[in-house]
Amino acid sequence: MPATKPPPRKRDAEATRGRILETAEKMFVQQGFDGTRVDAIAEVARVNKRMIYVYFVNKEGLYLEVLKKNFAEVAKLDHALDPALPLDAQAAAVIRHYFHFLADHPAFIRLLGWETLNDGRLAGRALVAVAAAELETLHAILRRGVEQGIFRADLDIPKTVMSITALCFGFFNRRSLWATLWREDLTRPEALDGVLDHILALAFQGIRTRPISGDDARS
Amino acid sequence: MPATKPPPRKRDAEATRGRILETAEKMFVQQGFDGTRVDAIAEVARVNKRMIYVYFVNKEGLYLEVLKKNFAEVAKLDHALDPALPLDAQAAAVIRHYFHFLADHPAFIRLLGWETLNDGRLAGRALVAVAAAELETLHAILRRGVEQGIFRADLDIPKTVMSITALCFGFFNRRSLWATLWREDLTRPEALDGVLDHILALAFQGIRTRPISGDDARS
Amino acid sequence: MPATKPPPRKRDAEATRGRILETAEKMFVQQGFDGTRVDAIAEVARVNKRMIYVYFVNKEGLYLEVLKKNFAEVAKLDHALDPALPLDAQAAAVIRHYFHFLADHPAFIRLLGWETLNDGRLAGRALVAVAAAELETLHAILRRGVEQGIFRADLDIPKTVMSITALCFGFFNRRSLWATLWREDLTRPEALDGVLDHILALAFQGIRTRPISGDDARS
Amino acid sequence: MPATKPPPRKRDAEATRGRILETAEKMFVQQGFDGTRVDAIAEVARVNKRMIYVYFVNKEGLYLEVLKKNFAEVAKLDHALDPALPLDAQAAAVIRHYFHFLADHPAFIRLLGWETLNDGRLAGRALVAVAAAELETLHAILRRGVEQGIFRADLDIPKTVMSITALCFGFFNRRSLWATLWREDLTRPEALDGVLDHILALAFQGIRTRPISGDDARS
DNA sequence: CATGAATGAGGCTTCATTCAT
DNA sequence: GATGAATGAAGCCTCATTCAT
Repeated sequence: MPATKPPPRKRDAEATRGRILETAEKMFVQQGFDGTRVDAIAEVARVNKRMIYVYFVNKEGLYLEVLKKNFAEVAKLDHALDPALPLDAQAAAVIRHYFHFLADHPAFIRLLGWETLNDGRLAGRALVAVAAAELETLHAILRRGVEQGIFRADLDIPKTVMSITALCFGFFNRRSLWATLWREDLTRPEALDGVLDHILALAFQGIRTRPISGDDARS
Repeated sequence: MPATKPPPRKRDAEATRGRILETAEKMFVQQGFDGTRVDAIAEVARVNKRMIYVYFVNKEGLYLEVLKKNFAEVAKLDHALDPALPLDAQAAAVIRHYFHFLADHPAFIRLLGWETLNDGRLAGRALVAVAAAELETLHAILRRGVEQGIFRADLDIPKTVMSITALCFGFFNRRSLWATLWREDLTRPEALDGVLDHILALAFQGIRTRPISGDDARS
Repeated sequence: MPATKPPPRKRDAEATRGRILETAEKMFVQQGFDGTRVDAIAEVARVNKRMIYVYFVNKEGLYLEVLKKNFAEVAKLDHALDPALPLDAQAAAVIRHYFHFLADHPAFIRLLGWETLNDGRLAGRALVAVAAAELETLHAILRRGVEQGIFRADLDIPKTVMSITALCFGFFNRRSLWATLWREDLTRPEALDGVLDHILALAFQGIRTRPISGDDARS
Repeated sequence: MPATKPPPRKRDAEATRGRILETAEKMFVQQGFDGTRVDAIAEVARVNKRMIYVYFVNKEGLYLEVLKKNFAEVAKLDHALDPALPLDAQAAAVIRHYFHFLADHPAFIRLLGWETLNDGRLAGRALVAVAAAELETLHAILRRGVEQGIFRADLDIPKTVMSITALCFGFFNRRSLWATLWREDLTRPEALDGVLDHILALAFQGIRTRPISGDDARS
């Protein structure tokens, strides 16, 4: 019986590629494109440096792959809505869903941050696309809500969508800073729920006491 | 009256230092610490590279100086309030003031962005200090407003302050992106006013139609 | 038997490392640490600069490696003695051996020189260790020789050991200078023998006419 | 009476020059030519850097000046001898004088050390001249001593002179090292005397017991 | 598929020196 | 005579990338 070489484990290629991508993600997310060393990725991934070039052409290619993978997640962000619900409840559901998505995708948040500061140097048009896609659903809901008189008639819908994302990002972007400031562990689910509730309340009612209303502070 | 040229500014230590700092600010703001080349700063500032080290010790020293200068601006952000006004008007004034401050200090916004992503690698504690200082005044106003029944009794004040900053940063951080998306020139004063109004309306009343409404959308 | 070329030494890590080390030794020995340029080493060794850092971390690491290699030679300086010989003959043998060691290790001599002038800036404690080790054997021989009445009773043994090294170093340190002064080629073996004989005679009998003398140690 | 400017203190020039020279000496002595920074000299001397170039042309010029000053001291090393004394006593006196000279001129010793290692890169021929001059007197004494039968007939006089210098330098070159090794403070005058006595004894009698001996040269 | 060795361009920093006042 | 500002060359080191096995 001839010495049979062990089955070439065709998984290896995939595995190596995967380890590179995973490691690269961690590092790009943490330190950005300019702050990340190709050598460091190879070392941490316990992979020969050459492999990076084999699988991803170059540093930029690898980064783009990381970006693509993460940006693709947003596309999957599909809000399963119950059309039977009133529109404000639907809007709330979308926001909740979005908030949880961000909570579950810290890498995405940071990559978006780097790309934003770099003016989409590498992501290019994808940046805009992501922004456009993020809360598309909310758009429609808000529009219909205004029509139905549930939401303010003077609502600027695009700006409102922007502000919803702002409220969420504002928390996640500086989460550890708020944690320091408030001396609170902001990774706990209850803490997250607290923030989400706060955002929803703010978005829906604003800060002012509800029942009585005269003129508002804008002027 | 003869045209006197300004005194040749002796042998121009100040001017050189200034040119370096100014150029460095532009570049650090634009490309971050890791993305900026010392040589490039020297070249753009039309200054001998050596001078950077004479005046700022090293790249980090220069960056820190830029940071210090910009962070110091926030400290000056003193909200001159009219205590005679109702508290909601005072709150609105603070927010307006803050918004205009950010509009006038795009460098600060971006530096804060870089530092946030870098976990305060270079700014260190200053990051937290800035965050703590930013809207200190608003804190007090909100507290008293709640006591007076002007603001919601269930308001989480720190979170609310966070959200106010979030709304402002959310716009400025991605201003050019929104401009693209909305096909609007967001550098025009009127555009800025529009955004500010939107933010105030959202912060004060939320999105929902005001008069009628029992339960809110949280559930 | 066919002429087999030596295996192409794979992709020559060893060879490159060796060339660097060899070249570095030559240059450090010749010009000292401060006087040697890393770029010059790379160029002379016909090696990419980067390789120096791969193999030796940095300039200091490379220097230290050179030092280690040379200082290690002294440790190997093991005086194979014939205990049957009278102690003065043994002492002479040790000195001769030491002298030849120095003659064979000019790099060691110069490195020791640089380090001495630099107060062991880089060698650190190794300097002392080397000095302590150099003529340890002689120590014991001298002590026993004094006990046996072969050597002067008032001999200060540590100082004597120092002086033996001094006599040798005094020659080698300035060999080329003496050569100039005496118009003599001091690299010739016979010249070296002459110096060694002179040192032994001086060390054993001093310069003065010996009123009565037995045999001396030169043989 | 017109305002008379204060007398131009024509000493200042001299003083500045002197401070530079003094500081430069300290630093060149300590760290060698390559290890010394012009800026450091200027700073330590509290002198404007420019002055160095005014007074000494350049770094090398300054170093050469330091060298000249120190080498000139050796020339002054004039051994006042009492021709009435026996030649061995005269020789001992010269050695003693030389030893003390070295003890009093540590800068000279180190400069000689640097220059030796640098193969007289900067001192050039002066190195040889110094060596030739150092113990010229001893030369003559030894020669006559041999003629008179006081010193060994087979004495190689140049080598002997070399060895005398070697014995002295061997101590001073590594003085602090011996101090460490022997756990002794070798700056104390008595310690120096001890070393000198040792050297004289070694030089005159060698290490071996003197079968029969007259008086020795120490006194 | 995988490896370790090698590369050249360019990064930050510092040197000795000169210029303008 | 003295100063502080400025310079260009060069120093040490690191980057992303490719070559040879």
